Amino acid sequence: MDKPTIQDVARSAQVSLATVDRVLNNRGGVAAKSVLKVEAAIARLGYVRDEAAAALSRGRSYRYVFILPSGDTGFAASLRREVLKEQTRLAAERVVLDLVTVPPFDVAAQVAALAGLGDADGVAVMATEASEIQDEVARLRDAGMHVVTLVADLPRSGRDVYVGPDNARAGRTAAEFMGRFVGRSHGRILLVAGSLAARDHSERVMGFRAVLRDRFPDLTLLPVVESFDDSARLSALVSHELAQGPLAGVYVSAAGTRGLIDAVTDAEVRPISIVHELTPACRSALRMGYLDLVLDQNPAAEVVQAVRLLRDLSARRALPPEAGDITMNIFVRENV
Amino acid sequence: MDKPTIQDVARSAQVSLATVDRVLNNRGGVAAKSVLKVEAAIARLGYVRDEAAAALSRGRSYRYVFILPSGDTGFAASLRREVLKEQTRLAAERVVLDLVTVPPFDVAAQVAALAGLGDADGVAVMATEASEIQDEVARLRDAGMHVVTLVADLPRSGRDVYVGPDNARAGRTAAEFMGRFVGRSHGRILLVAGSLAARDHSERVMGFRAVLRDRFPDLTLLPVVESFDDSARLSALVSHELAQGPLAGVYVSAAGTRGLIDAVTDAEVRPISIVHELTPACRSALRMGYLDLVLDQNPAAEVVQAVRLLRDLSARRALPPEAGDITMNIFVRENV
DNA sequence: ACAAAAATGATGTACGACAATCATTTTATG
DNA sequence: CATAAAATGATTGTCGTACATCATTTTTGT
Repeated sequence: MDKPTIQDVARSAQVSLATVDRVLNNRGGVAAKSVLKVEAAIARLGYVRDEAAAALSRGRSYRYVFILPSGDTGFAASLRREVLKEQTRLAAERVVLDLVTVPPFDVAAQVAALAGLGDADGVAVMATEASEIQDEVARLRDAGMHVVTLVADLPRSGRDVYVGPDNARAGRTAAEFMGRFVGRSHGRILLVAGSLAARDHSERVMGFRAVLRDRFPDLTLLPVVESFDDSARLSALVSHELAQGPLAGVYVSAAGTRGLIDAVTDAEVRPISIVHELTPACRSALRMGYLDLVLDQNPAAEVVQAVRLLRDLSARRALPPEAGDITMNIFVRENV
Repeated sequence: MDKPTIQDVARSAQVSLATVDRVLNNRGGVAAKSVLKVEAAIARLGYVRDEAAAALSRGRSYRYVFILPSGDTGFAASLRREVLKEQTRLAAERVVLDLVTVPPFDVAAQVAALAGLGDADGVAVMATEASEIQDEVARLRDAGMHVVTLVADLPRSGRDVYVGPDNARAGRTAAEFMGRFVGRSHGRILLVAGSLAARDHSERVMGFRAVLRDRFPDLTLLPVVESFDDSARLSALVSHELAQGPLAGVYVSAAGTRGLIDAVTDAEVRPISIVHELTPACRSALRMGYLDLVLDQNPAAEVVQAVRLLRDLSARRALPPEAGDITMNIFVRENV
């Protein structure tokens, strides 16, 4: 009972091998009734294309470009590391990953990177939500390029799919833990966003605020401030607020363990501290009790999933439902 | 700059194609210096075997057997569902998954299933930790079978690798959340295990107890009781304890949403409730506020990883470090 | 009914590794 | 040095699909 091949399909459908091939790779020029015959035979025999043989025969290799922000620290760095890891893993499978780094928030550079893709088969891009970038992505898509948005979505760009966490949900989750960890019914909560212009951050802020309002109305959310991913600035912001009075909690919707710890260590009552992205510094801070909870979006999973979806797109396969949704990992002291 | 093939390696190493093949598939009968020449050439050219071509040429398909407990509810069921999903996904890649179900806790049946594997290339087994089973696994390994333990380990069996969560860590995590959610410093905590004879459950119990003792010493852990995965029994246990006085928290180290909810709904003060495995019932219980936290070990990831490792084993590839470690997902009301 | 267009069949090559055979050369052994 | 043993080379067919070409048949439009 061997696996059926296209030969078997052709015989069973009573058409030639060439016709089966035309149907399978929809090259067109096949009568409707022949298509039906072939499809019936495929269903009847349970034929599935042998991917190994197909890949070999195509001979071609696929090149996917990852456009990621530069910066040798934190989340972007670990994303890049994961891309490099996948790169070696995929060498045996005819997939080449190219990594292009651009300065963060530099719209012109991001557009340039998108414009210079060359003959790539697809691109995964972590970009800021600027209209120039959305336009460039839309242009690429029109030209037949497959585009995956990574970490932060570009909803109006017509990208094929978004791979990343549900940021509103992340913010809501942070708020729930904040409310429960604080315990006492009253207190001031400080929310520091990376930049409110970035969609992912603003979504987190909105989610956090909504849950705090609905479920923990006695906690006072202070006006949201922005750190711009600057550790010193973050530290200053927190210190400044601590000087006004005790804080029940601090939620940093971006990376920024270091600055937070600096500001918090000499508070007489340490606020409940929740941050994003599990860096090594985060790990030890959790263990030592300087941090209470870390939401981590699992860069490895994001890269793997992005590549997987790009390959699905290249093969004109239907994308699985909820394809790009990345579940956030939650870390506390006992499970780092 | 095409990818190098064995032809290129042979030329570069100044040996014949046949010799390269002998080295690559270590068939033996090659002089040491030739091996070195070939290995040098491989390193020099950066040759990596084309998996597609190799798979096609070998022509052989791999058959892996999953031995899982029966029962049409809860965790085992979703594990089985994931196996079926993978089965269809892998049809195109020359991998066949066979699913064998055995009554839970039935040692004889599990041994029989292990003994009846036939010509399988590997097996993933979720088994109870009985010495007969460990012996049978050891015997299989001696006979050259690849064995992955799933969800619960069989440490003395010599299995190739364990795929599943760190259960002690899960218990510790549960305790941390319990302590923080309870908030008040005093209170009684009930721990219901599925069965203390099962290693995964007893590890969770130990982890939970340790963290409660060390970090939340004012919470009183009642004597551990066992539910044997029986919803009615669980409900009775909890009700009985509630009759003695209010409970600050209940941790069910097994599945068992339903029984817990039944017992808890009419308590005047609802205890903090933490359970395992995100079933649909769990989902809605979380949303409605009947449950506070769910630890989920992500059956999909477990199945995918088990298959991946079995394939690595078949291909004599080195297993990646921390290969079998599955991170537990943590769900609360706002992120289900 | 006839030409033009569309559909189909027949056939061959390529992809890269695997696997097996047989011939030949090199090395080890007494 | 002769001979056996070990190592190597040369060659060929195979896996299942993709893709291209050319001949032939069927359908369509007028």
